[in-house]
Amino acid sequence: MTTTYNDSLRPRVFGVIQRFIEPCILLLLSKNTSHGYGLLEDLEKHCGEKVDIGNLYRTLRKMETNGWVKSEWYGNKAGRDRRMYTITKKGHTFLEKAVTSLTQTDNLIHRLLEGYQRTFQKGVSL
Amino acid sequence: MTTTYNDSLRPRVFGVIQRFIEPCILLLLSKNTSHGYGLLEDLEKHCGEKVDIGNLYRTLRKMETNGWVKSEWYGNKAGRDRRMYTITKKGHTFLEKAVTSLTQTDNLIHRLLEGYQRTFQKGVSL
DNA sequence: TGTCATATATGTAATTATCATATAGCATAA
DNA sequence: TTATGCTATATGATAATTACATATATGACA
Repeated sequence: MTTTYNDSLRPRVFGVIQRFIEPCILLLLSKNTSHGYGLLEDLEKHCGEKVDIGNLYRTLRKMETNGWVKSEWYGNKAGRDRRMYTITKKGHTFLEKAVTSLTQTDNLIHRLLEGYQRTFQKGVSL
Repeated sequence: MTTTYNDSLRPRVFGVIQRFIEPCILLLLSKNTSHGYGLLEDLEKHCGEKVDIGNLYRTLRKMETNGWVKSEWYGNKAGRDRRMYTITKKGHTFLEKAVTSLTQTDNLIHRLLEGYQRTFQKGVSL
């Protein structure tokens, strides 16, 4: 027996945290050096959203090959060793560009939300 | 000979229009009935971004199977016939939910941009 | 008849996101 | 001493989205 999946009922998130994870990480790292698991906790605290831990680690390694961050192992007596990440000059440059792109996205969402308010909250005047 | 692709140089758009296309379409359709190509032009005019025409048509058909819009062919003396789309009750309900999700995304981006401003524009006070 | 603008649509590759699993160190409880 | 739980890093596989390319059709106009 096959069940037909109803796409219209699927919950839709229009701005998943994963999409913004790179600038989020770089912003956190420009304040403090940190490691994967620590960033996970900070991201969830600041963003109020669950972050996929697998992708977070993969993203960090990719960001390192991109030269945006560099990492170094740090001993941890209380548990497994930590790979600590530091933002680089290149990372700062990228963050700057990301902020420009995010500002545009912000404008787009604003226009959409304002259009919605105009149409449905205040009637269709103007 | 193989060339290594430098991922760090790839332009990154953090909020592609495609991601927000469904609510954008529904908002436009809640003002006027329209067709694919017309929506394409309106979307580009309002969003200042190129929209992938192939995906737009596919999205519209999917939105129809989801019951958010319905379509009807309209004769067009000046060219090919047009498939005109109208928003449905279900589409309005979805748009409402989308706006909630988009408001959350908006907040997330704001927190990020504000954090950036605080860290880099006004120094690290507070 | 050739090109351009409008108009709808499908094929497929590349990228991104989700879900699952593996491994390891230490603490603490059973 | 084994099991469970939390921290910590990492990979495998699949699902979903996005980007790029191509096909087709109608009418206008040169």
